[in-house]
Amino acid sequence: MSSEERQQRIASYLQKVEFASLEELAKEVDASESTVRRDLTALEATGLVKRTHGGARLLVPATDEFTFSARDTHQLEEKELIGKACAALIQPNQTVIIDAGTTTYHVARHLEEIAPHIITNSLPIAQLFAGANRLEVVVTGGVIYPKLGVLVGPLTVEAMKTMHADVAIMSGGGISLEGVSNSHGLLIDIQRAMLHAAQKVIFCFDHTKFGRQSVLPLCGLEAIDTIVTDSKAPRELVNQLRKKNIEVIVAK
Amino acid sequence: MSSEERQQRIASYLQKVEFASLEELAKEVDASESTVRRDLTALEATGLVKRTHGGARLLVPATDEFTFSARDTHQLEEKELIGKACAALIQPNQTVIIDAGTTTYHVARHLEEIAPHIITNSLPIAQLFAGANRLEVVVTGGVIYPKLGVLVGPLTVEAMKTMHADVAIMSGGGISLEGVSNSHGLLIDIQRAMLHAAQKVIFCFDHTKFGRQSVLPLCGLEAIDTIVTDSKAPRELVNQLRKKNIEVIVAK
DNA sequence: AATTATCTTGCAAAATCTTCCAATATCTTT
DNA sequence: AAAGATATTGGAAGATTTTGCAAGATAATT
Repeated sequence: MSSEERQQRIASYLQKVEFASLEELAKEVDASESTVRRDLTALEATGLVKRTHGGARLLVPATDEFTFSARDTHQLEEKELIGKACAALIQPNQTVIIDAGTTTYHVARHLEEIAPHIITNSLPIAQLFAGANRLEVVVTGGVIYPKLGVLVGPLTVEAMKTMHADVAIMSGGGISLEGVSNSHGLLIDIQRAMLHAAQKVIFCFDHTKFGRQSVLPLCGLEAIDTIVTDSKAPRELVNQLRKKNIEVIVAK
Repeated sequence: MSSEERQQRIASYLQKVEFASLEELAKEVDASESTVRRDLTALEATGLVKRTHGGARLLVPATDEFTFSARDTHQLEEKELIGKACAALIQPNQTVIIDAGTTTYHVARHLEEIAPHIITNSLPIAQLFAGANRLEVVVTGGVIYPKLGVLVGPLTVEAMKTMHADVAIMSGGGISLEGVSNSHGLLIDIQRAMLHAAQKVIFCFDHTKFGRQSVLPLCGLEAIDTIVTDSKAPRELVNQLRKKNIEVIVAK
């Protein structure tokens, strides 16, 4: 068995199990632990897999579509840091629009303490605040987009168009010098309405989103005021964005 | 088992139980309490979990259960039966408005199989369908009424006024010969809009609601087409309602 | 205030990782 | 096809990380 084939098998095995110990993988591909270690370092370079003590775990799901779940552990620490840093930008009596997405979800978690007014079309985020007492949380109407738990459709767009907010906290599928792109067509109209409704626009991107271009263009760089990201974001692109007059905050 | 895997297991165990003692967790993942402590500090950094004296509790609530539905176990079996009986009245391609409430929540659970179009202002019910694929679920906009997870306010009323549906599945605080009453002022306007929007009106009352009058009047008996209740409902009142041309279904 | 339970810290044992090396397999050149 | 060059593999020694335990510190309980 060639090394490529073996790595392929390791990768697809990990797709199934999320985690695997060295021993387990060595047995699975019938090679020594040393070899599997080398394979894992190679796979890690591709970004698919993360080595851990005692084994390896799957890092990125195959598609760039995000599946929402509070359990989602991909780049969890980074997202948490981004969430904290982004929430720090918000003032107590501001009105904030929060886009749907795992990263923005983490921002929302930290907003509970700051207690601004909140507008969202994300059911998980709405749910997050349902227990809290003091907040005023506005949920736009709409049709549930299954799995993601996002409200979409004309109702959502119309509702969002009537809103005004101080800040919009947004997410996207990719950021490059071309601008921001996203993968879900249904979300684009809503996100545009969000951008329009808010005075200040903050985008949250973990480092995997940098230099990536998703299917559909959402907006140009000129629409962005601030980007919050983590420390692994490519330095060069960050500098270029800063030159374009975008405030880039690196959470750490 | 690698530390990452163990942490994942701790996290998902906590997803189930909300809170767990050190001892319990150590047993669950078969590691020493020291190790679990270290894992918990790591997990705490991600924000998913909060360490406490003696254990840890979940910070991010499980997405599928709301406080109200998880806690309210009163007349659980009756509500379940009512839910089943009421769902049986619905046809696959009908459009159904579902009111917020514990009893209607149980109806919603059985509607998943029937798959009608659904309109609701209840976040728990919306959440219930967020995972399902085939359904079209419309959520009205509005402000979250804390604890209950209901959307209220002018946005909700307006949204509901523009809707049309075959059936409305309603709940209420009490039913008597005077009509239906409810305790939450904010809900009344919305419920009236629901009644107005639907061709057929079904109310779900467990037996404790019979002969009871809540603070605010919602509607008279003439607005009701069908009532679904459980077998402990007072026979006399049921008969009187039937005489008023209301179909009363007793679930068993 | 005393008592019990739980937590933090430091440490030694165990597991795992890195680095290096020899053996084997694969590729290149003649 | 043979010989040499290169790459890959499995294993071993030492470095690193993780683990479980115990002692002192801290918090909860009576």
